[in-house]
Amino acid sequence: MERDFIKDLGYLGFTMRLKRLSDALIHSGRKLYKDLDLEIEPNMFSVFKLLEDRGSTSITEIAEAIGMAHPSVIAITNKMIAKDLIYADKDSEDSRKKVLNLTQKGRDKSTEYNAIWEIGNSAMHKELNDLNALEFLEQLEQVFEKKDFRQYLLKEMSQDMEIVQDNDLYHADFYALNIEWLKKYFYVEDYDETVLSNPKKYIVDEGGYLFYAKLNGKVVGTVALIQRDNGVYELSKMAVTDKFQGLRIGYKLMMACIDFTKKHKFNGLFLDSNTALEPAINLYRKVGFVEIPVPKDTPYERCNIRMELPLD
Amino acid sequence: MERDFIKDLGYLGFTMRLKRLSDALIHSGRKLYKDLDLEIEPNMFSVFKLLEDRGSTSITEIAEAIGMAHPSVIAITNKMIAKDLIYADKDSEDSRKKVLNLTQKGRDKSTEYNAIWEIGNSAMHKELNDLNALEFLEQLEQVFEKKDFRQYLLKEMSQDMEIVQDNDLYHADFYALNIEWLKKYFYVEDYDETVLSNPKKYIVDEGGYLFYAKLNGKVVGTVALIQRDNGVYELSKMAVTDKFQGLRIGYKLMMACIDFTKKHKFNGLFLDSNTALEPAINLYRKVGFVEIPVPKDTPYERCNIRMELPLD
DNA sequence: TATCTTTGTGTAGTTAACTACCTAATTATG
DNA sequence: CATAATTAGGTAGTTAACTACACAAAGATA
Repeated sequence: MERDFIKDLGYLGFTMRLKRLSDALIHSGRKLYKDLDLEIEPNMFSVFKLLEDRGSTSITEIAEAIGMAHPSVIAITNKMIAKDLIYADKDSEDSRKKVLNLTQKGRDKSTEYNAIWEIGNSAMHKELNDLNALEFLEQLEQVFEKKDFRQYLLKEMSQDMEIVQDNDLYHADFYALNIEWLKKYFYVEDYDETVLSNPKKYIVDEGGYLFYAKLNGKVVGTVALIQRDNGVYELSKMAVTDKFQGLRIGYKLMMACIDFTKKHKFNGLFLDSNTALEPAINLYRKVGFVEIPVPKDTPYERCNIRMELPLD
Repeated sequence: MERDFIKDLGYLGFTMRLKRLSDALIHSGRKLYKDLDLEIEPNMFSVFKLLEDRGSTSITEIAEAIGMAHPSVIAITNKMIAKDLIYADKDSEDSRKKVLNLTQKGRDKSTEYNAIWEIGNSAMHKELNDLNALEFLEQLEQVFEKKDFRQYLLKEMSQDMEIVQDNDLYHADFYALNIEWLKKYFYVEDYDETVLSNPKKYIVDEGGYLFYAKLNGKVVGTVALIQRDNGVYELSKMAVTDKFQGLRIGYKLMMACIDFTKKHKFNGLFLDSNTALEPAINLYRKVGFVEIPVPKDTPYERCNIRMELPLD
C-alpha cells in the first residue's frame, strides 16, 4: 500500500480527507442495510429518528431540524412514503403544509432498526469515546459553520485587495458591475447606458478618473471621479459585486477617492445618492461626507440626497 | 435558531454530522472558486497537487494516491483536459496506460491557485492547530478505515446470531443460498436442483434435518444432516451467503450439527467435499473431521474427498 | 382591503461520489 | 506457446446532496 498523498498535504488535504471519511462511512452503512435486507437508507435515519421523537412534523421543520435543504428532505420523505414507512397529511390550519408521521409499519420497523442503531451506537461509543470525538466534532463545526469559513478566507484574501486608478483598462468590468448594481437597486436609465458604455468620452475625456478594486486579479468594484465644475468632482458609479460582502470593498474605494482628491488638491468632492440606500449613506457619513441641499438639475431620477466632503 | 436535533442523537448522529460538515466545506469551496472565476473545482485540487508534485501519473495511480475509485478520477481528469489544464499521453511501454501531465496553462494557473490554497492552508492552520485537528483526523481514519467499521458492526451483531433447526420453514432460503453457493464455486447439477427444490421429500422425509443461521431475523446460512445408512448421517448442503464474511457462520453451523449428532447419538457423521475448497476443508479438520477413502458411488461429480467425524 | 412579502412545497438541473460491468493489453501459467 | 488471470481505462446506472426557480397560501403592511 502506497503512502497516502492526501495526508502529505497537511491542512490543505483536510477537507478532502473529511469528505473521504464521511463518504466511506455512509457507503458502508448503505451496504450494511442492503446486506441485511433492511428497506432503509442511511439518509432516512435522521428523519426516522425525528418522527419517532416528535411525531407530526412538516417538511421544512424536518429540514431545519436535521440541517438539510428542503428539497433533499422531500426526496428522502418521498422514498419513505413509497415504502409505506411514513404518511403525509394536510395540516388542519395551514393548507400549504404537509405533516409527516410514521405509519404503523414504520413504527414496527422502528424496533428492528433501533436494535441495529443501538449496536452501532455502542460500537461508536467504545471506539470514539477515548478520542472525545463528539466534543471534537462540535469544535470543528463551530470553526467552520459558525465562523463561515468562506467569509473568513475572503477576509484573509482581501488583505491582498488592491485599489487601482486606471483610465484605459477594465471598461468592460466598469460597465458590467454598474449595470448589475443598477438592476439590483433601481433600473437602468437611458443616461446610465450612455455613460457606462463610453466612460472614455463621458468621464475620462471630461477630466475624470476611474478606480477599480481588484481581488486576486479580478475586478470586484468600481468608482469614478467625474469633473463637474472646474476642479469640483462628483464621486459616482460606485458599484461593488454582491458576491463579496463584508470585505469593505466600498470603504476602500471611497478612501482611495478621498486620498486622490486631497493629493490632487481638487476644489470640491460631492456625491448624489438615495436615502433608501442606508448602508451606503452611513458609509459616506463615516468617511466624512455631510448632507447638502439637492439641486434641481441632476441627470438621474434616483437621486434624492447630495453629500459633500468638507476639504481643509 | 432551533436546537440541532442531530446533535442530540450523540454517536448515532456522528456520521450525519461528519457528512454535513464535509458537504458544507466542499460547497463553500466550490462557491469561492466560482466567485473568483477560477476555472477549477474542489475535487480537482488533489489531482492538481499530485501532478504538480510527481509529473506523469496514470489514472489508476492517481486513484490509488488520492484514495478514490478510478471512474471518479476519469471524470475529474476529463474535465481538466477539457479546460486544457492537463493533457494525456500514451505510455511508451504499456499501451493500455494513459499518463497525465500538467499543460503549460496548468502550470501557469498553478501559481494563481497555490496563492489561494496557501491562504486556505494558513487559515486552517490558525483555526485548527489548537485542536490538533490533523492528529484527530488521523485517529478517526484509523478507527473507521483500518478497522473496517462495517465488519466490526457485523461482528457485534453476530453475537446475536442464532442457529436454528427447523424442517418446515425457510425452504426458499435453503434453495436460494445453496444455488448461490453452487453457482459461485461449481455449477448446478441436475440432482442438486432436484434435492434443493424439494428438501421435504429428499431430506426431511428420509429422516434428515435442516439447520439455518439467522442474523437479525435474516437467514444467512444453511446446512443439512441427511440420513444415508441407518443412523449414519451426511453433513451436506452447507451454504453461507458471501455478504457476511468473517462472522464464523460456517463454524457455528458445523458446531450445531456436531452437537445435534452427539445429542441424538447418531451412528456416524461424514461429509463429501472438494479439495479445491481449502478453507472449508480446514474448517472440517479443525472441528474434528478426518479424511477417509472416497467411495465410487457418490451422486455428485464435484466431490473428491470424504471426511468423517470420529464419535466416541 | 388591496398589494407586497414571506413561507411551504415542489421541480429541474448541477455536482460528485460510488459499484458493476465492459474491452483491450499485459502478464502468468500449464 | 496457447490460454487464463490480472490490470488499465472506460461506460452506465445509482445515490445524494445542493442551488435556482416556480407557484400558491398565509401574513404583513400601506
